[in-house]
Amino acid sequence: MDSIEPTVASQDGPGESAAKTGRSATGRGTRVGAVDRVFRDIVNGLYEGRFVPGQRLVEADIAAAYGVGRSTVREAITRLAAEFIVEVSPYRGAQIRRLRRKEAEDILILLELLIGLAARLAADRIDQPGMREEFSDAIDAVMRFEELGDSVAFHSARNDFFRALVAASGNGELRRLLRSLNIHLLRVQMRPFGVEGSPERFEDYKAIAETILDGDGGKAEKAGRRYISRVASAVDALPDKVFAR
Amino acid sequence: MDSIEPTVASQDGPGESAAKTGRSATGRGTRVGAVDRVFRDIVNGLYEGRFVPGQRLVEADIAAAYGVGRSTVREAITRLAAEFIVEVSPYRGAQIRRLRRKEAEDILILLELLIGLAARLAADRIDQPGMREEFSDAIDAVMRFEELGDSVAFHSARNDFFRALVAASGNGELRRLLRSLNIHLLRVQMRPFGVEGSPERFEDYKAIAETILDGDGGKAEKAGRRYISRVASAVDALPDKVFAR
DNA sequence: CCGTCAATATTGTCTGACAATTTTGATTGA
DNA sequence: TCAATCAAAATTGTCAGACAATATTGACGG
Repeated sequence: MDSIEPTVASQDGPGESAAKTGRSATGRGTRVGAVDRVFRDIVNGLYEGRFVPGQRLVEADIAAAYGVGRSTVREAITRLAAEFIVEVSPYRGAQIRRLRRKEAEDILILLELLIGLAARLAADRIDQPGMREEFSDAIDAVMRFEELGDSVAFHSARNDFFRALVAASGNGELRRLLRSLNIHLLRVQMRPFGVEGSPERFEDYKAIAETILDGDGGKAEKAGRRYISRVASAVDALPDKVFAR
Repeated sequence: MDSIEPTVASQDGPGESAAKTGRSATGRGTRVGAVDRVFRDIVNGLYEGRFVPGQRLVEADIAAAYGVGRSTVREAITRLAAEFIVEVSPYRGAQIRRLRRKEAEDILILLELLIGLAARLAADRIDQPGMREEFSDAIDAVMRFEELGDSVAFHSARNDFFRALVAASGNGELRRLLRSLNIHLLRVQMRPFGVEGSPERFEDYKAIAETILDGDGGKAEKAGRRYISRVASAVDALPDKVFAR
């Protein structure tokens, strides 16, 4: 019975949360190792609010919460640190990274470039077999939320859309690179301010998708860049309290 | 069969460099732990040829070679994997990544974009105090090798040059991103073919430095991109045997 | 209220152990 | 000889316990 009761988010955590990781006892199925389980649950927990930026990760607590050994936790934290999701200082442990305004700006500068590239490459390859269809589905799923507004399902659909975009670009390293750019953290920090759910964003998504489906690389790049650039403006307008330091 | 000759360098590396961590006496400087030591030595070993792409990393061997515990080795390998320097498959261990041609091409596409950005940002900020001087020094150090040709010192100087370039860009995330782009691996795989030591490269370095020192962001970006694009051409011309799969 | 110092908490690392899984090598049958 | 089979060996994944090094906390005296 490793029914976990993540007491982990005790400090400055979001009070309640404590969603059950629910990996049922006798856990069949999970082909992944214990390290993966812990790693993924913390990343997911970030999205779900069970872990919040600034929160400390105490090895012993996590080990107890997940019913694993400390060395397993340590490996998971090492991976989190390598992806810059947490910061580790010697003998002082790990805590979930909280971006400074400058860091957020820097990330968005890079993101603009990379999303622009992804859109251009995707447009150039849209006639690859199956590509157009898959991409259409992804954008349709997003647009379905235009009326419904913000929700978990919307975020999921939008994530799928960008995943499809990057996949369509055909550049595997780009995928990796975007992952290490910690858009998670940015999103989590902005989320309470609803930067990404507004109607103008839907225009942006639509523009990106249309230019790509048209196979117009130049316009697609512009559309992608404009989207990120608008997000960046919105982030600039956020109050200081959103950021660290 | 699949493990390459250099059998973990049973003696060489640790024998002198790692065991010497005990510069404790007065040497306050290196405050790194055992994990860092192993991690860095393997990365350095890559540059120095003590570890080669495709080589397997057996935990017990490395632990013995460096005189550390297996858990320490494990953490080091986890970090190497998180930075995509090694590939890990379950129960089959880690081996140093060997790029396929497609991966190398993908990396260079991204690198062109990012170095272009770095050059542009650096040009825009060159009048920041101390910046111009530091940058001049770095490029001077590189150009000093124009006559001397390839050498370890040259590679070191060129690394410093790019480090200075990225630092001058003022975008901290860019630094991180470039690190996770595994230029190491690319270099190591190309090195035997002398792609980076040729005279035309020096023209490129000079062009980048001059445009940046002129503060001309647009031209600097172009110069940076052209440099990478030329390297990409050279890589394209390499024979298949250089790459994996 | 402030600084000092010991008690406590936490991390960094090592060792040893064992199960899970892959790899290797020997044996056997065709 | 060669191929299939299966046990032995090697290697990884994970845990538990131990201890030193360091950071944090709290009690104490001023």
